Amino acid sequence: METKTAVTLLAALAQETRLAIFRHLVVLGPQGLNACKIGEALAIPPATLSFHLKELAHAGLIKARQEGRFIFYSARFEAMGELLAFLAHDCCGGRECGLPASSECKEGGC
Amino acid sequence: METKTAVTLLAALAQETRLAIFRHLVVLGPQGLNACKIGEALAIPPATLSFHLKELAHAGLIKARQEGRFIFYSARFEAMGELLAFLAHDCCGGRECGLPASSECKEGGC
DNA sequence: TCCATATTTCCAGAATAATGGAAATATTGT
DNA sequence: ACAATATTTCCATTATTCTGGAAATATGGA
Repeated sequence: METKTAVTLLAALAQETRLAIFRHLVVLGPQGLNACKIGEALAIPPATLSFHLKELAHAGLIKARQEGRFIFYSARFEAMGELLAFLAHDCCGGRECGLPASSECKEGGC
Repeated sequence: METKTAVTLLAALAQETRLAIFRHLVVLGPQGLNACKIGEALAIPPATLSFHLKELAHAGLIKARQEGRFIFYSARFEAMGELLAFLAHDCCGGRECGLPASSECKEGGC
């Protein structure tokens, strides 16, 4: 993963409203939830919600799928996983460090 | 971990210069590196470096230790680990999702 | 003490991000 | 086509963050 990509993902999550949205979607799994309901659940006004959903989607952390008149948003676990792997990469210079092993770490012998 | 804490950690990492500093320190392990050398290695002017080091330290991602006239900074792997666990927590609502298992996940049966 | 170097603080300008009301644009059911 | 509801865009205001020069402050060595 490029450093710039990582910064984009981290910046997308480094905001209280967006982190709340993302975590709400993470728990719901692949089915997700439509924008309106997300706004209701977290008490976010439409314009603000739209802004943050776009940010998350642009970062690739969530994806949208049209379903009738609704747009369902769901978490993209791939992006999440790649970010975790990136953050744990080369942790402690290869020594034991107590971090949850990332996929890269496992193979490298972290 | 509190959501606010997570936002603080994520915000600290969601900046190109700081992410570079942190990753530089992560590879070096517990010994770390003094501020001056960090600035040289990454070509960051003193004032800017100081600003970012303070941000990272305030978030708890790095720690400082005085050694003679130098101040050595090193990564705090505990904080990193907690953040990873927080992000992976409740991933996919407990279903298999391909995320590197966090410590919480392992016990809960993710 | 005086010097050299490390590090931080001060400060102000520049850049970027967040907010939400109002209006515009979908989309489906009737 | 019309009504009802979902969602986005427009836009201006406000808030926050980033940057780095210059000066101040620390620390140890000569």
